[in-house]
Amino acid sequence: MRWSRSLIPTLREDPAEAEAVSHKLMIRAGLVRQLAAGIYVYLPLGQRVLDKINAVIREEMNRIGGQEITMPVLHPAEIWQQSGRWTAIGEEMFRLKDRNQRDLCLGMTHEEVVAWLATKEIRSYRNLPQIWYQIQTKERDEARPRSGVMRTREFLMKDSYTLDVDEVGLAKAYEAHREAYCRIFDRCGLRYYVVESDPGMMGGLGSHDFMAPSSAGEDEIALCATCGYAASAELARGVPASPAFPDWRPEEVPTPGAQTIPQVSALLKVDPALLIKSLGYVGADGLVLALVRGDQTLHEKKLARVLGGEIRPAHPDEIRAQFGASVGSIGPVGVKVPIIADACLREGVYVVGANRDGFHLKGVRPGTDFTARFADLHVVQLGERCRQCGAPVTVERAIEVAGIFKLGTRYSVPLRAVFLDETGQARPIWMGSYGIGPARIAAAAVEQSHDADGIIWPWSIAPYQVHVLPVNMKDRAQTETAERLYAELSEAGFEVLLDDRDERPGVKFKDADLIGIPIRVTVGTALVKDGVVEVRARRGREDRRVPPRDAPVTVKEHARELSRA
RNA sequence: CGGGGUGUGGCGCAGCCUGGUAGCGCACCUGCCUUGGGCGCAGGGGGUCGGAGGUUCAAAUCCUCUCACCCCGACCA
Repeated sequence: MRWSRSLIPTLREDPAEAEAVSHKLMIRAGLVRQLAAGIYVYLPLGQRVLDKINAVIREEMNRIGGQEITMPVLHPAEIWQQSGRWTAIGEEMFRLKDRNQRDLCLGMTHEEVVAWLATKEIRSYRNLPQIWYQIQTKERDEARPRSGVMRTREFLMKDSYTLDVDEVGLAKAYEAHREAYCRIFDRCGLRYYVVESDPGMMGGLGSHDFMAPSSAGEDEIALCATCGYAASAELARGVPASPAFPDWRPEEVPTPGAQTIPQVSALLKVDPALLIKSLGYVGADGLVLALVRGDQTLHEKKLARVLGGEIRPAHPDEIRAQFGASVGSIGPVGVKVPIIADACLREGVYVVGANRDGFHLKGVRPGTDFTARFADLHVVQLGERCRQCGAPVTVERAIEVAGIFKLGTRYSVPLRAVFLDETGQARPIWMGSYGIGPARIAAAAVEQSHDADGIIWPWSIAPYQVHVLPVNMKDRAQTETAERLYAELSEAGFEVLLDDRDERPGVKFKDADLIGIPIRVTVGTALVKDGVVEVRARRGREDRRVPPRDAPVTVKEHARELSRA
């Protein structure tokens, strides 16, 4: 492609609205433009990156027997009503009515459509297993789109669905996807972890997320370098180190005005790890008291899982009515509500709220001075010990680039997607669903592979592979050589971008670094003076000076190295 | 949904506090010049200051409402 005829609108400055590196670079390099919050246009370069990623995905999906289909974006309400998600999902779903006032929605995902298709077309165990996939737009009315292309309201997803006769079949399909996904991310040049994740409302048989580490990520994951344990923060468990417990005897101490852990800690000159944070939550069965150590944070999802169902923080007036004290002064001693305590509180002696404003109780022993149900409630922090092997865990931010879920019969039962088994009996199909976000792969790749000057595309997903850059368009020798190289390299099968703009060299070099094509061939004064062109990798930037006729061979050598990496 | 912030030419910003009729850099157009890391000189085009209402002789500037976008949090099959 010739730059002069392309839409590659690079920007000299960072866009004001961008925060994340990938967001800034994807806009500056002319990959995308924002139409509205969380709604993006993919420009030619961005589209090529998506195409590359999708090609890798298709190959790996086809390799495990996936069959590509395309399902609609527009769905009738009925199938969502049958699965129960029409009401279970709130404002995140775009809903609309047609001219006859029929309810429709825009697909956030396609389990319902797959189950519907299965009811129509799957009759017998002989028709199973099946793997169906599509690369299709998803629409979700995200509460807060952010970080450029990372979290948008309209986005492309490769979603596949497996249909099996039983749980064993599902397990195989699930494993095949896990492996295919690893190959996809390996090929796309991403660093990633496969972590246990919370299946949420998706279905309860298990799920994993594929997380690409990046400071711009929205999620935290806990990792153990020693044994390989990896889990999303909402599931991850760690064992915090115990503080040295003093030889306290029970006493009530005045803590006037101290409402928070730092305040009480400072006032009493006591390590926060020796305080217990008492938090009132309201679940399905009413008010409960959740306890975590003062230096830790409650993970609401963990508490919700323990209690089963939705929870919310108690209002201050609910707290006062129940405990007779304000939020900052409540504690577990002598209260009538159920108490759930973080597992690390089983041992030790602590300071807790006295259920009396302005006072705390020192020397309180869980199990002796109050009884509680113990469970893992706290957010894993750096430095805790791995539950499996005892080594210290690290906590990293990461971008969720894919998720895989064992759905079981969650959708096939309500939508009556059944098959007849060998004995002629009707049984529900076992389903799995598996999603990948191509745009998130692109953003994660930029996050993980860039420098101060711009993007450094991995070979496999670069919008072009070779960038031919004639320095001076007024020099006939340079332009002719560049044209010839452009033709030869294209002929050799490379995807080549020729910067044939009549721009200053500085502009061209800056743009080349910005858009990050893996190999650059510079045709400049070195050609005139020494009869050579320079071939260099975007990463590394060492020039190999070769005569023009040898350039294709040198490019091939570079390409071999880059495609291996 | 709660909190914070920003809307001024295509992009990035100043001006607003203290009202007086809009400015800078980049980009763009023309000419000359220049050609290995975002040149130089000269000339030029382009803005109902997000929108509506109000105060005032006069509003980008003050007041009210509203919309959009960004950030933090909540939420996220």
